[in-house]
Amino acid sequence: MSRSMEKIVALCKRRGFIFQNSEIYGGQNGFWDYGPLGTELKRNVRDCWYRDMVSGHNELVAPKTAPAKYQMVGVETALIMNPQVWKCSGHYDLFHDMMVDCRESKSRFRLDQIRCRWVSFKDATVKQDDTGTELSKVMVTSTAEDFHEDMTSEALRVFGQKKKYADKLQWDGAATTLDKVDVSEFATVVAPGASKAGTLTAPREFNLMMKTIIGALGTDDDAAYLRPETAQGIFVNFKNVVDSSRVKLPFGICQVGKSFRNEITPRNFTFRSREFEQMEIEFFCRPDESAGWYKYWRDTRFQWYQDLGVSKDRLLLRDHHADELAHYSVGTADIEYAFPFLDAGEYGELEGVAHRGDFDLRSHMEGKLTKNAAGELEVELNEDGKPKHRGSGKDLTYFDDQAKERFLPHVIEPSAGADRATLAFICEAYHEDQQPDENGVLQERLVMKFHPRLAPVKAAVFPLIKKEGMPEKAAEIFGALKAAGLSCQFDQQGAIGRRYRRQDEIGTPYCITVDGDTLTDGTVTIRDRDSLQQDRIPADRIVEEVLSRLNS
RNA sequence: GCGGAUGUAGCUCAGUGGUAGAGCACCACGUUGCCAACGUGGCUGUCGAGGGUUCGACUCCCUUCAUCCGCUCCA
Repeated sequence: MSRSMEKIVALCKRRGFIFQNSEIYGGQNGFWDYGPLGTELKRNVRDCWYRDMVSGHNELVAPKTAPAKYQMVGVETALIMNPQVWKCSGHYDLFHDMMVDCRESKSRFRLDQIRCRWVSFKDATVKQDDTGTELSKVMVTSTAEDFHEDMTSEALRVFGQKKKYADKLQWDGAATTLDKVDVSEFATVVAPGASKAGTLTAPREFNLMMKTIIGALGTDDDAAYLRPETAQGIFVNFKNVVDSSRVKLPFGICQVGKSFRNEITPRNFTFRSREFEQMEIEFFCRPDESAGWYKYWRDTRFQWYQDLGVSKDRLLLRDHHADELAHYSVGTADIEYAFPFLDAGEYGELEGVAHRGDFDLRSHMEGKLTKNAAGELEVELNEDGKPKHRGSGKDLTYFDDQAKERFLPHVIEPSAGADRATLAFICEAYHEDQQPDENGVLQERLVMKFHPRLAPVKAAVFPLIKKEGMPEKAAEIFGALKAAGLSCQFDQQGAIGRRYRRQDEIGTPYCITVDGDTLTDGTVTIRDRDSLQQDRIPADRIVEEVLSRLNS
C-alpha cells in the first residue's frame, strides 16, 4: 500500500473515522467499523445522496439536462428475501460455483469450465503427483475456447511427445466438463498446464452469497441468503410501489442499505469489504426513451461527486466495451476514482450506471433468463424442458394511460457504494500543507478538506483563554449552534493554535473564537479552514452565519 | 485459496533467553491573549491470540488471527 494510503488509514484510526472490526479479538477479515467522526461523515454522504437524488428532487420541473420531468421515491427492504428472488435474478447460479485449485500451478478453476477427455499414447506415461505411479491413461484438460486443439497439445506435452505425433494420440470417449467427472478419478486428471496428474484439490463450493438459516430448528432446507445487492428489493416491490404511490413513468425507486458478499480477497482498506452499504436507484422508463435517460443518469451521477468536492482529475467516467457488458446489459458505465492505493493510471469503481433493459422485471415475471444462440434473452430451461428457476408469474407490466399501452419498463441502474464514496471523500480531503506559526515560520499542517456538507463537525468553538468569562460566553455560542442541529465541538484545551490544528485534522470548516473583544463589543472571530482567513461578526449572528456558509 | 513480510503504549518505532523503553499524543495545574510541539506533574501495555520448549519466553518452536505485498478471484 502506498505511503499516502498508510497515512490516511492511520488518521482514520487515530481520529475515530474507521476502525478494524472486532479489533480487540484480532479483527475480522473484510469487516470495518465507523467511529464517532466516521459515523457522522458517512451519514452525511448518505444524506447528501438521498437529498440530492430523492427528497430534494422537484418532480414538477425537469432538470436542465434531463429528457423530461420525473418522480423519485424511496423504499427500505429487508436484508433477507425469499431465496427464489436470487434464483431468478441469476445470483444463485452465478454465486454457487464449484471450484478446484491446482496444487502445482496454484491457480483456481471453475469446475464446469474445465473441459476434459481421456487419452493415452502408446507406451508413454504420466507421473501421478502423490504416489509417483506412472499412468498410461490420463484425463487431459483445457479451459481454452478451442479446447480440442488445446487438449491435443496438452496431451502431447504431458506425454513428452512432439507435435507431429498428434494423430497417434488415442482418445477415449467424448470431451466433457470436469463437473461430470467423479472425484475419485481426479488422481488421473492433469490440470491445465500441470506436469503431473492428480494435482487438483477436491471441488469446493464457492459461495459468494452469505448463507444463513431461518428458524430455530433450521436445517439446510431453511437456508436463506443475506442480500448481495439492494436492487432486487426494489424490483420485487415494483408493483407494490406503482399500485400504492401514484407514481407515473418515468420514475425512480431508491434504496440505501447494507449488502453482503463473501469476497475472496477483501483488500485495500474499506474498498472491498464483505459487508458494505449501497445507494441504489432503479429508474424505470419507456423502452424508447431509455437511451436518453441512461445518458442523463450517467452524467448526473458523475457530476454529483464533483459537486461534493472530488477533483475531476481523479475521477473517470468509463464506458464499458461491448464484450465487457454483463449478459443482460445494453450499456454500462463506471464512475471510478484514482484511489491512492492504486498504481498511477489505475482507477477503482465508485459506482456503476447500467442500462439493464427489462431484464430484471422480466426475470421476476417469467423466471431466470439466459441468452440464446441468437443473442436473445429467454427463460433458461432444465433437462426436462421446464424453467430452471420459475419466476413469480405476476404481471409486472406497466400501463401507460396516456398512450394506452401496456409494456415492461426499461431500467437504468445507478448503483453507488456508500463506503467507497466515503473512502474517496476521505482520500480526496487528505492534505498536507504548510502554514506559518506565530513566528512566521512554516510548519507542517495536516488538514482534511471535506466539503462543508460532508464535514463530520461543522464548527468548533473556543474561548481564547480559560478566564475572564470567555469559557461561559463560548459555551453559550456552542449551545446555540447545537440547538440549530449542527455537529459542533467545544475546546478550551491548550494553545489556540493547537486547537485550530486539531480541528483542521478532522476537517472542521469553521472555528469560532471568543476573545477579549467579545466581552466589550459582542463580536467573535470565525476562521475558515482552507484560507485561514478570520472575520469578525456579532456573536448573536453566529448561527445564521455558519448556516449560510454551509449552504453556499 | 497459495507464497512472502509484519504484529511491542492512542500513534511512530527501539529492545534483549533474566523485572518492558523513547518521542509524540492524551490528562491536570500553571503560563499564554489568534495558528502545533513553554514549565511542572500524571496516565498508558495480558509485547496480536493459543499452545509448546525452558528454572525462566516479548525473544526459540508450532498453531491460529489480522494487516501489507505478489499471484488468483472480482459476480
